[in-house]
Amino acid sequence: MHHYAHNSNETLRKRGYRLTPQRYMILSVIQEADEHLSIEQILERVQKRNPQVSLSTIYRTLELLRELGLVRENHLPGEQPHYETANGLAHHHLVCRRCRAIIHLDEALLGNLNEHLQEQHHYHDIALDLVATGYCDACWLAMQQA
Amino acid sequence: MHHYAHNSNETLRKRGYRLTPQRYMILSVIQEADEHLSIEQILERVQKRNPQVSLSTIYRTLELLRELGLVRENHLPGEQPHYETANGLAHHHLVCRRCRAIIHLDEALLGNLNEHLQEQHHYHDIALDLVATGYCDACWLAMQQA
DNA sequence: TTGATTGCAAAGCGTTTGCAATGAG
DNA sequence: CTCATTGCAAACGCTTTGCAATCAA
Repeated sequence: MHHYAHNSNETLRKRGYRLTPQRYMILSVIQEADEHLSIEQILERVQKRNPQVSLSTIYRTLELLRELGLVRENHLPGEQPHYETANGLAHHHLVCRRCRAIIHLDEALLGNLNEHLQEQHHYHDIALDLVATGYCDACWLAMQQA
Repeated sequence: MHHYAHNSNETLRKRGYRLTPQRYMILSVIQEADEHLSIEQILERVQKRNPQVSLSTIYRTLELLRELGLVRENHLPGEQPHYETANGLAHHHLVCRRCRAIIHLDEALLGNLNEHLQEQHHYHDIALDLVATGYCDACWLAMQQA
């Protein structure tokens, strides 16, 4: 935990950004969570430590951390965007088109596609986010009957 | 082209929905496009045929077609959602976290992951949407220097 | 005929922005 | 000390919704 925070702080400063208490709190909240968080959840948890922190700061900071590659943004259909630390294990999603039920898939699912893409397209520090959509069994049955 | 439209129309009716001129036009516009379209683009093209069609009808119809599996919804970070026919070849995306440059990836990239997921999780009619994020070469270099 | 669907206009709501005050470096 | 960053409140823009009129079946 703490050395993640440390690295992140260094990244911020190296790129010429200031390490404000707000940025530190927002990063900590995301790093200490064991799941991806919505903006509303991040605001709540940050405001537990300092109720002054404003929603616009959350937005501005998340945008910065995303661009710096310190947090990942997740945007599942029918859901608000969620944020998680870039250090943790990402996972993919299988979503029902009808009832929106979500199954979490293992990150290992995509193997070394990562390196493959890096070599082939000369992009760096690649993260993968797979969204599979289909019908869950219950919805599939319901649709067959109708 | 036309038999796609035909199938889609049947799907609508089979499920107990009405085939209105608006729905037919919206489906046609998406099926005749050779790329995924934003809502604004769909509205423009539909209104070329009938300027009366309203934006809310576009929204309501897209939601219906999405749930029926007739169109696919794409939501890349920093972009508005886009829609494409479910029959065409989907493609995946590699996006730069900094400048948002987009590289289109071949659908074949994920091989038979489709069937794999269907068997393992009992979901049906699965479509895959991969979003890879990283830094393009130019941005990567720019960041190293700063 | 008749209930699903549409167009319109208004409301909703997540996100962005201008600006003066603040504070990290 | 200085300029990046913040908090606030207002603006924004995409999306949803209520309702009367319309029209596909």
